[in-house]
Amino acid sequence: MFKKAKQSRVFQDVVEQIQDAIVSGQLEPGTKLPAERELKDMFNTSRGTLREALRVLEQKGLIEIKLGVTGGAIVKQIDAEPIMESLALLVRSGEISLEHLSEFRIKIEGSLMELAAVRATDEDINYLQDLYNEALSLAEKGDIVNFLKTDEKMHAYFGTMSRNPVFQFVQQSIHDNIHQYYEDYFPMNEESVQENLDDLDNIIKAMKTKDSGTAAAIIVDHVKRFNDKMHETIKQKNSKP
Amino acid sequence: MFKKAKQSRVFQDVVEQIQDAIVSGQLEPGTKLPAERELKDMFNTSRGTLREALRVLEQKGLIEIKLGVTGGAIVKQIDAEPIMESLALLVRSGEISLEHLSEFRIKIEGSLMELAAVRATDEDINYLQDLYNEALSLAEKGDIVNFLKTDEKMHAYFGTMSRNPVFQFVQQSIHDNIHQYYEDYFPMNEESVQENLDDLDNIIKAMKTKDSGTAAAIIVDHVKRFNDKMHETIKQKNSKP
DNA sequence: CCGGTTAAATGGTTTAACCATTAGAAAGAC
DNA sequence: GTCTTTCTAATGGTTAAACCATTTAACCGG
Repeated sequence: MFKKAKQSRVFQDVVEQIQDAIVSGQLEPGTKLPAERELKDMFNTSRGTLREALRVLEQKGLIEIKLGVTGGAIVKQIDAEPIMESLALLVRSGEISLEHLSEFRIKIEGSLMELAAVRATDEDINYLQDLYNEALSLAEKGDIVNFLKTDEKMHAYFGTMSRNPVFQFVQQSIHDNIHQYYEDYFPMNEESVQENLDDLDNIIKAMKTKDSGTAAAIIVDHVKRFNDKMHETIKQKNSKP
Repeated sequence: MFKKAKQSRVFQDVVEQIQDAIVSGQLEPGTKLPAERELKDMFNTSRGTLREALRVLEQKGLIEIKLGVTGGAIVKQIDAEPIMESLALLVRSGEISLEHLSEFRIKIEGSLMELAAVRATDEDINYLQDLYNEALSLAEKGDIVNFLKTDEKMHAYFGTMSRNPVFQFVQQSIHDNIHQYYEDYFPMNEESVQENLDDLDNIIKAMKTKDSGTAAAIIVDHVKRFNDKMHETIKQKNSKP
């Protein structure tokens, strides 16, 4: 029935005031807040307390602090970074395993692809085609590092194509947390690269006809296949240490 | 090629040391850290700097701070709270709309239900059945408030049944952020309650036969239907203010 | 045994000073 | 004039010492 009465902490009040100004749009991204010594007077508090408030706002991803004479607290565009960090903590603490992430990723990429295929514009298709051609030529040159970067760009663009920032942020957060494992446990060989290219090509083809079912099926199969290979590699490495 | 060299800030070093101790399990949930005046000596820093570190750890959801003589920083079990809060900021800032949340929720609940149906144990089914009976009797008594609480319990338990904490955390985060809208824009009437009960009953029946497709289809339809009604109500209220 | 009082430990806040970093102004070299 | 170097001032980062507010537990009186 009742919420517990929040203990009044001055820095919390400062956090809320600045946070409200940011999320309400009164302070736009890029705006520089006054210097600490001015802010402390505006809020009628001490510099230490004010700095505690700034630490909280910084951690929330609402401001960024720069050093030097032109430095200070600058309002940031809110992004998925804090979510990625929280997820990373859950992974590092062992509450979330690689299997959990993989399973979730399969579902989320499938759902995302359905939306992306339905909402694909001609410009989207053209952009994907350009990226695909770039990836193809990089693969032929054997430049795996840049091939993977282009591959990632395409995956990220699928998120954009969903036209739903929730999917974008969640996909990005999951991807960032699963990526290190791919690097450690997924040695890209010629066969994998070719499979990868084929999948991407087929997805673009499916998108051209707005065949969301096929596009989703391909990406689900794609992610599953890579997950299986990765988990296989991990098992082998663990059994022979 | 290079990451930007992190500027050395003493409080960041303190944050990392304590954070590492927590996620590595050296400090278990419930453990009380030493008092600030002791910690500052252990880290050979000042109390102000140490407190900035504690603010960051608190914001990350890693510790909780209590007042008074037996107070201090207590290690918390990591949960979805920071993710919910970050998501709430994205919603409040307008980067994420109610439509975005609704669309995502439909997909995530569908995926989650597929897993839950496949992994349902007899104990799970019995527990759900108990909750359903409770909801039924509450609905008959006209106790809508407690009916809704029981309904929420069932939804939350679907998350548990997925046996995947990522689904649990994400579902919880989305739900927490969408819930306020339901309260504002979804006046529960007798018909809605009956529909709700029927859906839950059918989901349990589908789970008994591990019919994950049907269970998922019901929940998707269920969420869609409620979303549509809510958006309808919002439109009406907006057109007649 | 109960109730109020008190003492002590803890987090919360304030003040004032100094350090480190940075950009721009000023001075100097050519 | 132009480039380089040096200096200056503003900013965030840190330290120190003191005091305030909250909470618990011990103590004491009835």
